[in-house]
Amino acid sequence: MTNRELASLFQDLADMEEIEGNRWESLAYGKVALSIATLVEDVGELRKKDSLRNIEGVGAAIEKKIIEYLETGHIEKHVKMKEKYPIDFPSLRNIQGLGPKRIALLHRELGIKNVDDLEKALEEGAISSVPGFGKKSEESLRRSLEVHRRTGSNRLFLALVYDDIHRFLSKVRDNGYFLKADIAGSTRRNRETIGDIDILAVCTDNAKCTEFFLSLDEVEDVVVRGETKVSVRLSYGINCDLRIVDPESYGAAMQYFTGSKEHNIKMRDLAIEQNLKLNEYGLFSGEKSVAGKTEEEVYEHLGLSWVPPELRENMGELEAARGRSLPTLIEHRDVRGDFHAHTNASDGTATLEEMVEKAKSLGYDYIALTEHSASLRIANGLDEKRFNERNVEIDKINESDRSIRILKGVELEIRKDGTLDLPYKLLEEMDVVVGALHQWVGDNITENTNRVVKALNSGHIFTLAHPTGRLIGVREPYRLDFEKIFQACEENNVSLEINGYPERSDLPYDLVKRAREYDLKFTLGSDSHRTDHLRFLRFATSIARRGWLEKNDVMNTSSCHELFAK
DNA sequence: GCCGTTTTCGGCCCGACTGTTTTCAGTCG
Repeated sequence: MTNRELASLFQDLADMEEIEGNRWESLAYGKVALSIATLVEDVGELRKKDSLRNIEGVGAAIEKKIIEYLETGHIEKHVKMKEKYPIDFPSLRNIQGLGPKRIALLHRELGIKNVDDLEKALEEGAISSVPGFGKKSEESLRRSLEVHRRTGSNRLFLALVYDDIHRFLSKVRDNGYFLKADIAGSTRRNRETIGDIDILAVCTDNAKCTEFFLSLDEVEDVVVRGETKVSVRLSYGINCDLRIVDPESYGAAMQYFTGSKEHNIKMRDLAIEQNLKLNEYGLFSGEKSVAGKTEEEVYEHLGLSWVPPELRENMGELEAARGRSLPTLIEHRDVRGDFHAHTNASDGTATLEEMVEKAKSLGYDYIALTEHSASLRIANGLDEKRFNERNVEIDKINESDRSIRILKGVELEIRKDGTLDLPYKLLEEMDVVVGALHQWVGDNITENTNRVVKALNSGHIFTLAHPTGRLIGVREPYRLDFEKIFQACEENNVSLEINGYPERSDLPYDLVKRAREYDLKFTLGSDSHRTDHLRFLRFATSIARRGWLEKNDVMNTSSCHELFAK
């Protein structure tokens, strides 16, 4: 439960070391921050097993700091440096165009410590007076800040707290106090980001249950404490509402607290049309409750099929529920492999063997290793020669180990002019060509769209990676005409990727649903850059579900033989 | 500060783009 705080401390250290000009220290701290943020196991547990050094990037000095943190709750070096730089780096760094150096400069010149200070300085037009900043910087910061305000906020990525939440729920459930406890809210709807956690519970003695709940380790602070509702701040940096309801109302309450708001408004309208009243206590005809114990009976009583939580966005699901035509959604257990992962050959951190072992342990039938292509230099992209060598290596392993199939893949740069970054001959030898836009994407929607369509028309792309290019809270989607792109995908038999990497979550679910109108398939990819990231595939499945996809819409549900029979 | 079948020192994540500059620092991917 301390992983998040610790990761953020190390990222802070990375930023401050960078300001101090200590590039390599900064790099080392930054690396560890990322390892710890995406770690599955609790750092405290690893310490007990004396295996902190197994965390990627942790050496003697950082191990000492982790132990210091676990024992005292702080790191002396961090405290010292923070005195010099009392700045909210995490949020300011989310503003595109601001890195540690410019943040430090703004702090020194204008005393800017956080996003609010920045906003004030922008309003006063003070930024352009700082040496090194001009009118253009001021304007672009203003735009970045707007994006941040609109999409950044205080939401957390579900993928990064998913395991924490379920551990916490088990603790709540498995103590004998609660008869029932379940997650509701946006977490249950599997949204990519969540604002808080809603837990619904039934118990025999409210006071005792509440007391127990408040005594849990994860509870840091009590915000509200009432008879049936308790609101707390959890150590994961998120609020949790516990609501205690009567068993007779459980289904109605689940329905009500799962949302979304839009879905519920529509539900209530449907109830009113039938002279009924729906609220969190049940479905009522006059004073008499006619349903409420289970969600199913609430929906059924209104003449509707039960709606899977992921679909509850008032995007046509209630009409489909009434017509008994809801899709049978894809399940995570239908997924047999991953179409997007990197090794340390390009910009991943794990070796080919490590990635494959992990994929095996997850029970996959196959994994595509899709290294970046040469022109993405930052990612150590592979050229033709390196790809050829790698392909030979993969063939060799596939030959000797039949328990999993490694697919020869590439995340291929779509160049500025829409041409592809590798020769067609090499691409023909690949199993999986993931076409991607990373660089030089401008504001011109026609140019951007033509560039992608040209690449799709090449006939050499298997799937289009993270099509919108958005980074949640950081970057808006690329300006693209998606109807044209979906059309081109359909014509060229190119599938669309649903990228499960938390910041990307791309295609977004609403576009998945739109793309579903075309005759095309989807691929799910974790975009793993380390073994721990492979778990993000589950969240790609969540987006697929939110986009109404069925098993047959998704290529990952096919066997390797069906896909690549030769 | 980490890491090592190039192992205890000397490499690590480089190159394009932007905006501010007059020769380059900072950011991003």
